Amino acid sequence: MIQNLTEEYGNIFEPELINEIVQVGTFKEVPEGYKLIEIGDYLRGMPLLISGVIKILREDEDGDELLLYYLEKGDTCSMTMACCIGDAKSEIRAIAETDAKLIMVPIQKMEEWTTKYKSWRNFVFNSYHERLNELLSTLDSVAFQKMDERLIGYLKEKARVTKNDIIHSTHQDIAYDLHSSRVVISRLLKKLEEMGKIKLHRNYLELLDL
Amino acid sequence: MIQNLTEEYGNIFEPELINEIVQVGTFKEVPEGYKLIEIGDYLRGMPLLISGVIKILREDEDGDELLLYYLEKGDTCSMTMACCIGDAKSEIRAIAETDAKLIMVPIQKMEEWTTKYKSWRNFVFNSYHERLNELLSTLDSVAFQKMDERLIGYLKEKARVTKNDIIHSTHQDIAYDLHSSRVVISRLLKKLEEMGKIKLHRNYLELLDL
DNA sequence: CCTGCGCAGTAACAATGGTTACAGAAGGAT
DNA sequence: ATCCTTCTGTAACCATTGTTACTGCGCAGG
Repeated sequence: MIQNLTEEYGNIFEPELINEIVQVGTFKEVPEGYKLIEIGDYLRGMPLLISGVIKILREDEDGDELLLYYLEKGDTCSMTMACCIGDAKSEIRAIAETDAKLIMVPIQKMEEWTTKYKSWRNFVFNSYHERLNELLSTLDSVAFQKMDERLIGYLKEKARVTKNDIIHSTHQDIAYDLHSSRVVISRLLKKLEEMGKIKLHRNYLELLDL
Repeated sequence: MIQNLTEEYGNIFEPELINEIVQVGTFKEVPEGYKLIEIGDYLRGMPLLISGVIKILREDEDGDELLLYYLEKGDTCSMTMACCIGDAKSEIRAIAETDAKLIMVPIQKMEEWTTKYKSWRNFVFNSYHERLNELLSTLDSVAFQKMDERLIGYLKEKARVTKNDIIHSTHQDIAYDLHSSRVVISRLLKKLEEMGKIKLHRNYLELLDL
């Protein structure tokens, strides 16, 4: 844990802070597809991502869901706190998009560390900035774009975070993330294939020229 | 300015911080409909709202817009900072929904004060929490609700912040805020009137039983 | 008083996306 | 091989929302 932390965060956190994190943090290694944060764990921690990609989803009371954004290494998710403080009528889910390593930090340390460590303060502020901006992009795409544009954006972003132009998702998976339906996604993907932008296969697809 | 500040913020900020704010802040009194934040002003300040209501809108490159949320007294908008730091392909607009009083604080003080004053730190963190939650609600409504539900939510929220069941908006105004079209809004409002939930008039409408 | 403009009502139509239903292909398990 | 499940393709249809076009009303300014 210590070497992982130092590698990823050594240049931004003071050594004493690194030490404190090692004291109270829990190291977790999670496989792809792992549902990271249970409602129970929720209030207890703030994740510091060491490697891999975590996707953060919004879920409403009917089980409808929508991809908010991906967390990559070096990211944290201040939102996990923001949400549980607010009303709990709808929820956030976090799922490992790839195998991932992370450290959970108990939320009680937040206030202490923001007082004590400038680097932590900046880190948390930056995290908020980034999450806000990502939320705004997501909102833009839902509010202003049509499904075909959203789909293209989704495929590009997914290829970017996984560093792979082969996307291992079924049409149904994509439909869930975009809060659409399987038939609609199949229809649009077919069009993209006809335009030569992608190549479809069973259980995965290839980006060619997006 | 000092008495306004003390009334609204005296119980949460230390006296020394209040003093500092008085030194560097600019007091502004703006009328309803005033476009608060120009792109030029943008980077320079963070608003502390003393009284009144400010609405915050998202705008994309084509001029489409969408109401994000309202700021009320005691609120600030950490997002104004978050946005200008990010890519500027789309923008935030802020318009006075009612007459409002506020203090603009230069953004350069942010870092200094977050180090120096615990109350300021907490204030800014709380603001982030609130904005994140409001953004999530907005996203929920855009992603998961149909236009009729969104319209009802909009009318209720607007009545709440203005403390008035008479809403002085044209159908076109409402359409802009919800990123819809005038005809669609007229249609839905008519239905609400037929259901006895509202009463329509020229240039304004009355909430009866929403 | 008349005129013009902004606002609201309405109809007809288009486009987008969601739903249902069914068929067939791929691949794994036995 | 056979069976079964999952995934994909496709058609037909529906609901919601957006668009265009035209009407008439009310109010302000000349």
